[in-house]
Parts: sequence; C-alpha cells; structure tokens
Amino acid sequence: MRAEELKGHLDAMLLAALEGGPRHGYAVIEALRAGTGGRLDLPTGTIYPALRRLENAGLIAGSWSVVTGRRRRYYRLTPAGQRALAGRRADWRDFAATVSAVLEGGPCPDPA
Amino acid sequence: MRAEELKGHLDAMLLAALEGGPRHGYAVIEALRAGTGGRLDLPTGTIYPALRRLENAGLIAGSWSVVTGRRRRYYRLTPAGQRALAGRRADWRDFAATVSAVLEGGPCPDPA
DNA sequence: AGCCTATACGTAGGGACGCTACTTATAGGT
DNA sequence: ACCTATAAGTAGCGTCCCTACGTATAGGCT
Repeated sequence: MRAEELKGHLDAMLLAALEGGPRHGYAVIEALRAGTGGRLDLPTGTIYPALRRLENAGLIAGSWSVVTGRRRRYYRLTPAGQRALAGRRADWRDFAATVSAVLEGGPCPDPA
Repeated sequence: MRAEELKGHLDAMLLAALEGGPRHGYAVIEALRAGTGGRLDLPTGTIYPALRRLENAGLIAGSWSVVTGRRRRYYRLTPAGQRALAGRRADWRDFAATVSAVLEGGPCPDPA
C-alpha cells in the first residue's frame, strides 16, 4: 500500500473502525489490520495524530481509562461523527466509481 | 469530489487517459471529464505539473506540435509508463478492496 | 475595431496530510 | 537483566493537489 494512496481516506476508515463501539488507538490499529487481512498496517505516528484531529473536529470523543496499569484513551463516535461517516462512505463510493471508470473502463477513444 | 481523496491516484488516471493514444494536456482534462460524466473536472494547475512530473519520471514522453496556430504538447505512454500503469491498476484494485473491506464490511466486532 | 470566450500552456505559493524517527511508560516472559 | 508487547505521544519532513495568476492564439459577436 503506497502512502499517497491513503490520503483523504484515513478519516473514513478510522470512523468506521469506531462504529462498532469505543476503541483506543492501539486497538484501532489492530482492528484495521485484522479487518483487512494485514493489508492495512498503520504506524502509530499516523493513527494518534489522526485521532486527535478527528477529536478536535468533534467527530469523535475521547476519554482516559486505565486497564491493567496501562493508560488508554478510548474514542467513541459522536453524532456528528456518525453523520460524517455516512457522508464519507457516500464520498468513497462516488470516488471509487469515478476512478474505476477511468482505470477499468476501456481506453477513451480518440475524438479526432 | 474532495481534493484530498485524489492524492496518489492522479498519476494512474493520467496514464490511463493516455492509453488510447497520444493526447495533449487540455485534451486529457476533457477526456477525464467526459469519461467520468463530469465528476472529475481537474484544474489546469493540477494537470500540467502532473504531466511534467510523469515526463520527468520517464513514464510519458512529450513533443510539441502546432495545430491551427495553437501550440500543443502531446504526451504518449513510454514502455515504462505502460508497465507503471499496469502496476497502478493492480495497486488501485488492492487499495479499493482494502478500503471497501473497512467501510462496507460490517462493524468490526469488539474482541473484548 | 473592440470584446469575449474557448483553447492551450505554464508557474508560484500554500495547505493538508501521512510517514519516519524518536521518546516515555507499564506488563510479562525468559 | 533483558526483551517484547502494549500504549500513547511529538517534531519534522516530503509529497501532492489546488488556488490564483500570467501568457498567447483563434474565432464569433456587435
């Protein structure tokens, strides 16, 4: 997975990863890795700033808790986040259809 | 189409737009617009630098010509560009499958 | 003649974003 | 004592697409 490909689609996947219930950052990484058969293995330097960004945007809400001595920050989707997720899903479908039309569609005939 | 979504996928679409034969920049814009039903309407400030980038990378080759008094730069795929296009197509399929698995797949069950 | 639009190419600068590399800290196994 | 897994975070970097602008010709309209 090339890095540039991901740009603009990470937020949608993070929101989707939180759709099934609150998760902390490390668990999000593992959920995405497991959910994609290992194809998506994001570094912490990608995840943690992205979660902060989503939190600042009001799409997710975080809270600290301590489990077996380790501090964890659990994030849950806010109502705005659920709406954003629905929008991002629609965006993705539209985007995927557009790119597929160009890449998978036959070569554009020369209009000349 | 949000801007960030496109990142990393433009090159593949430009290569695909040139697969049917040489085209100049302005014609590439129109071909992509027509091929996607107007969903992809890229500004010239996106296309021209991108074509330069692909040319510098050796994936396309450009040559000037003059048609009805207007100068045009026609680009054609190089053999390396054809190989790159095949690779990018495979990348796209893999990427699309990965994102779809996360967004369209059911919510990841809580392992707890 | 004067003006506007379409055609056609280009650059400069900026904003957004994900990654690399590094730091801090606890739990548990060898 | 050491190493790995778990868990969170930051600083700085590089890439990339877009906005805004500049240049020029062809052709239609008034």
